[in-house]
Amino acid sequence: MKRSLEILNALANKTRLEIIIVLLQQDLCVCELQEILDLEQSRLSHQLRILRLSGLVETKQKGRWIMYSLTEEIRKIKFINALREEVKLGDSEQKRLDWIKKNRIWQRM
Amino acid sequence: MKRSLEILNALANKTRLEIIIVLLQQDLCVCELQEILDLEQSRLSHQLRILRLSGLVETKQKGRWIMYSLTEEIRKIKFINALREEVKLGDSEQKRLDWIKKNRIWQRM
DNA sequence: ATTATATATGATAATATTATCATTTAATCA
DNA sequence: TGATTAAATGATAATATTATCATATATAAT
Repeated sequence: MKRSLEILNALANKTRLEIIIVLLQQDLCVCELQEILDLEQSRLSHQLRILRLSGLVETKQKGRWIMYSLTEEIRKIKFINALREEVKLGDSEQKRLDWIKKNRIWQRM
Repeated sequence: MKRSLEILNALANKTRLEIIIVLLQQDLCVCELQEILDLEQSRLSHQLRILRLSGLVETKQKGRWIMYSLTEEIRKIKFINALREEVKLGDSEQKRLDWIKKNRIWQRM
């Protein structure tokens, strides 16, 4: 119950939920998230911090980028996977994500 | 996304999450919820109001009791059902709920 | 009719969350 | 080295949530 509540709290915010939904589809660096979700850098960074401290996401440094991905713990949770089917990004967010999925040529991973 | 966020916000609170978990097992009136979750009446009532206004629960008057149950919309949502498996009540809460399940003789429903 | 029980609401104080702006750190590139 | 890009942090103001106490309403029992 305690852990589930922490996770629900982490998800109960538009910015953070969108981050999680995006990361369910693909690992991304901060500046890509920033483009996709059209957010101010420091706002995004603060929310990523909350997700990191709550154990929903983890980071790996690749050159000058920080790649964000979901933690193993979170990937295993059933209701997170249910979200994948039930929660959709806005059209423009999904479009920008798709663009990055297809056109990212440089290797950040 | 908007609706999912409303639902997540409604769930992201200890009292409210416990209410939902309890109601997944059984419809109950306010005073039963109060006993099971050991909450002050007005606090419980305020949180029930939030759940009602967010469309997670609905009420039916039975004599002087108000029976609370989950809405159809909510019962259908996959990640709500995933919660059923993943989120457990505390021992004493579950014990008191079990007691009521077995020993409630009067008909409130 | 009065009382008791069940529930809801209003007001307010305490607390927590979020957004924003400025600054900082660290890595890479020219 | 100095400039640039990527990301994180700190401080603070704005906003939202929660708990609490008092009061109100409605049904039923005596």
